[in-house]
Amino acid sequence: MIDRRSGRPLYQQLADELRRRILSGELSPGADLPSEKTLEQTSGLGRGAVRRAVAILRNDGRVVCQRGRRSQVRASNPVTTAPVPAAAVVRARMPAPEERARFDLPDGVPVLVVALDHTEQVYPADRVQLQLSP
Amino acid sequence: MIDRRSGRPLYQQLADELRRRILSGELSPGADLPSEKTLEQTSGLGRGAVRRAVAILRNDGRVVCQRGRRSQVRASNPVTTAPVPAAAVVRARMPAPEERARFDLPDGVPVLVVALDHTEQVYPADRVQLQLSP
DNA sequence: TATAATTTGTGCGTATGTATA
DNA sequence: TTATACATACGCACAAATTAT
Repeated sequence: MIDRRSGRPLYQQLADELRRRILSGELSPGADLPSEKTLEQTSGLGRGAVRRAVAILRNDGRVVCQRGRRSQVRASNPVTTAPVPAAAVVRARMPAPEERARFDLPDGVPVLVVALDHTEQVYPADRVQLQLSP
Repeated sequence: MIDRRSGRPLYQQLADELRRRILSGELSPGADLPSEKTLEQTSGLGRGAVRRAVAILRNDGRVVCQRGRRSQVRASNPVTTAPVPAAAVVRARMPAPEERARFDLPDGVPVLVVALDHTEQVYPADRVQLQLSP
């Protein structure tokens, strides 16, 4: 529950609680989160704090939101494995807006960047993993 | 500038503009962003919209914020190259709260996960890149 | 098919707290 | 100490998309 005297921000406390319920499996991938109104009533917080809590989980890649429907626990996609040349270097970062659009990435999903000879290959990290092959 | 008839959310328009100024070099790494009050005045938006715009850039890993100080364009860290054994599989995701604390990661910075034989090694993506071990 | 109810999104305002300069 | 600046928390109204009636 929410402790208004703990010093920890209230929206953080709610985010912590929702994260715990997701990790414990009580809220499984694909499941609906409680509605904002329900969260307001059960937590005693205002709508702003509730929305901020959900935004944290969205930016962590744990929740996806759409207008008009309940927010959901993000379900993992089928993962393909891309080979990486031995001399290549691998980095990760958040996508630029164009990359988000190109890969149709939800919030909170990074990209993998494979650099080799001044060329860069970008992969969406929610669908691709890399295999380093000698 | 902000176009209130474009249909695009106002905070998104401001985020776009700030991103453009960062990418163009007008706001270079380490530089201060304009204060929230200044952004309110120059954009004509309310404080909520201004803070949302900055939050987008923070979650994209482009800006770091601290209470009492101006927000700044994130400066890149020195990058070390970690060796990765052959046959290892590499993924990327946003860090869990414990990982954020352990690596002192700001918002918007993912982690690299190297998996090999049921063991996982986690690296902060703002300081580490991966290369196949020779 | 049309209407209403639900749900999330956008935008504004106010007040107060806390860290920095 | 004072002023500046970002953070937290609440409230309201309306818009837009989905779902239920």
